[in-house]
Amino acid sequence: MYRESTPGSHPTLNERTQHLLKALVERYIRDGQPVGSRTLARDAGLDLSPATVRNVMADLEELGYLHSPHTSAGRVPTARGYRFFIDALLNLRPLDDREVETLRRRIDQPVQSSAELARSVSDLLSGITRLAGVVMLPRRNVVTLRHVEFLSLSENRVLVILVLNTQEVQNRIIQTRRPYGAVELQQAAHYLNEQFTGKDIQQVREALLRDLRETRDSLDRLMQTVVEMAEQTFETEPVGEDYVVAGQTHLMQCADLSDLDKLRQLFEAFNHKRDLLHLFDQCLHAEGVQIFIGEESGFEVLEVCSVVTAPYTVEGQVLGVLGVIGPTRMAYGRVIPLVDVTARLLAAALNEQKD
Amino acid sequence: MYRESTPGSHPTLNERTQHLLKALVERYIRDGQPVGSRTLARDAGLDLSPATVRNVMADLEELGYLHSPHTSAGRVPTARGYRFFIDALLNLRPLDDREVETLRRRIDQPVQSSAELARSVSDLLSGITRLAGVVMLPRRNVVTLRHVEFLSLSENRVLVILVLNTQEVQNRIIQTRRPYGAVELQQAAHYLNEQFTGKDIQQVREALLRDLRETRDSLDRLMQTVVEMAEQTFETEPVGEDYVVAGQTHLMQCADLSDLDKLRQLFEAFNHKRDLLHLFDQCLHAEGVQIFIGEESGFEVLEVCSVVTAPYTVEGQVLGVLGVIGPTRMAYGRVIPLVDVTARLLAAALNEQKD
DNA sequence: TTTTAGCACTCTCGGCTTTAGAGTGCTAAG
DNA sequence: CTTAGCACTCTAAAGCCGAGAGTGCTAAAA
Repeated sequence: MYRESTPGSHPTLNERTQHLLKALVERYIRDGQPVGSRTLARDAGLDLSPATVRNVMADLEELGYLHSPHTSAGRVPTARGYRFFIDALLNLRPLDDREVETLRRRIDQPVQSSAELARSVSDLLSGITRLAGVVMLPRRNVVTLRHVEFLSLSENRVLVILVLNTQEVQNRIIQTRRPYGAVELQQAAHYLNEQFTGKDIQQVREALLRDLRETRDSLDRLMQTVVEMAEQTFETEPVGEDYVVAGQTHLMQCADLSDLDKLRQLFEAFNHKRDLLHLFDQCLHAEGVQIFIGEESGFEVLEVCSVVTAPYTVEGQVLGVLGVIGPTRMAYGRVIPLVDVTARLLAAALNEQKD
Repeated sequence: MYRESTPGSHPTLNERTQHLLKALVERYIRDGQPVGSRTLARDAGLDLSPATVRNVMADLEELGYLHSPHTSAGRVPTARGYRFFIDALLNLRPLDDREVETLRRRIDQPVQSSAELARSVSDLLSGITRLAGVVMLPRRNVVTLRHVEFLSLSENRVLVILVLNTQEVQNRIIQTRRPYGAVELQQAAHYLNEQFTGKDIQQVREALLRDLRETRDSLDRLMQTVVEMAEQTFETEPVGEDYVVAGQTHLMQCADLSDLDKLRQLFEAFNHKRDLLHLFDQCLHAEGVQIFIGEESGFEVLEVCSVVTAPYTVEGQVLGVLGVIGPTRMAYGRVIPLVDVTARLLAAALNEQKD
């Protein structure tokens, strides 16, 4: 579930080497200092001398799992080192029932919109991890029309209110060719509601436009209104892709990200969204938790960051992705189960909301 | 219009002293280095020797307009110095027609909601000034009910859609005591629309609750529905106070704000909103552009920042405030007219939207 | 063959000193 | 009142030094 298949297989490391690597990564995650042989020898509890440990570390460096900032500074895991650690060595600390319950309560609180829910959940993620929390807004490939309403604003402008799925409300203003009266609009809305409530919005669109547009001239006034409204109402994909980020400021506290310029670029990436959306799209179709370590994400700005994500699904349909973004040196053992459980709880909450 | 009455009057400075102060502030704003007597003497074009300038500078320091970072480092304006500069010395560079036209085009673009408009305008402000742009969302003390719609979601949950003023759409979910059928809800909405469209929402609330609640038992089924819906629908002030910030990342580029920790606190203040809202509230009732320099704002986090704001009004009613936040050392002569004009243009855009 | 002790070596970091340069304040002369 | 001159102050950058941490290598021990 938590595992991700490793890209590029790893040579087999013997038991002891793995144990030392594990101890080193854990130690480094704990206090952020390069780990030296003496420290590691003590830490690992294997009753080895520093000299022996040094030999092992040299091997691990050779293999690309570790890196020395400089000659006399102990070692630090590379992205590859973290990857092996996560795939093969990591002890996950699953949340206990009490924690899950706390989470559930926070997520189950009544909200007005999925956007509000997303914000609240990303706040939650960032608050607990002290990293940046991200929640991609639910998007469904099947969007069901629940209700539509037209309201004349002025001469040629009509306010359209769409209720989609179960409680997603959208409104847009459309320009019409001619002014419409309140009664006309009501009738048109009524017609659409009668005919299409509960139908997939794509189908509605096709049905209306394909069948009716060509015969427009022969239609009665009501149907002409319906068609003009519908044309614009269902014109564009009504649910845009988007996400919310919370707790960016936490990233300013991590010593690992102290480079102001890098940090600025990272924040700008959060705002531009394009790149990150691309990344999250990749996670949509993954099963369970997905982790990108540093360079693995393929984005320059995320060089020193890791991204931990999980998709959330309702009835087998993937609605979106959530996760956290933080420095590569993060407490994976804690973060991974949290992201995993949060995704499940969010799914559950959305499921409940459904009915 | 641009002026703000000075808190704490200033002793009169003679012409030459003022001229030197002006030159110094302008120079400092230009290149951010403390200005020395030699530089200033050359800069001011007064044909004075550095020694003379030094004497003047010593006086200005005495009076609290300037400050020396240390013995041999030239001088820097204090908040008080900036204040006098802005109130009495500043040359405003009004936008030329071409610039205004560009702005107008950006602001007049069609939008779906006032929130979108606010975002777009704060983007605009931050983009031009390369500072953080802020737009407080329109809020009216008179909120007119335009249309209301009820939609049954499930057993005891009803989706309420409110169209307020001209095109502000709000939706909320309310819990009801008993399940309601679609027809009942339609009738209730119909009744409310018939009776109260165009009325102030406060009045609607009072009218419904005061007059009807007590006589509830004697009401027919329709009116009972109406009352239960209305009770919750109009329960809370439906328009919350809020603002949007854009271009925070620009602040990470100003050399003046290079302290990571200060910057973090500033960003957190943006998120918490409480404090800044308080500040903006003060600007709501001011006429024209208002400027807070450093400590003047009364917020620790804004110590090294200035805030330039202007309220925007439609038909004499103040709807909100917009402005920019940046380091104390900003190009006031450019920023102030921009904020001023932007506020007017936004007001104009909202005015147009009205009909 | 593997592990370990010993040792010389390397590199960083903090503190210290030095130096150049910028800018000041004061004084006395114009 | 203005200005030239000068001694003085302070910073910032550069260089130097020593302590400390950690390494790699070698040779001995297990």
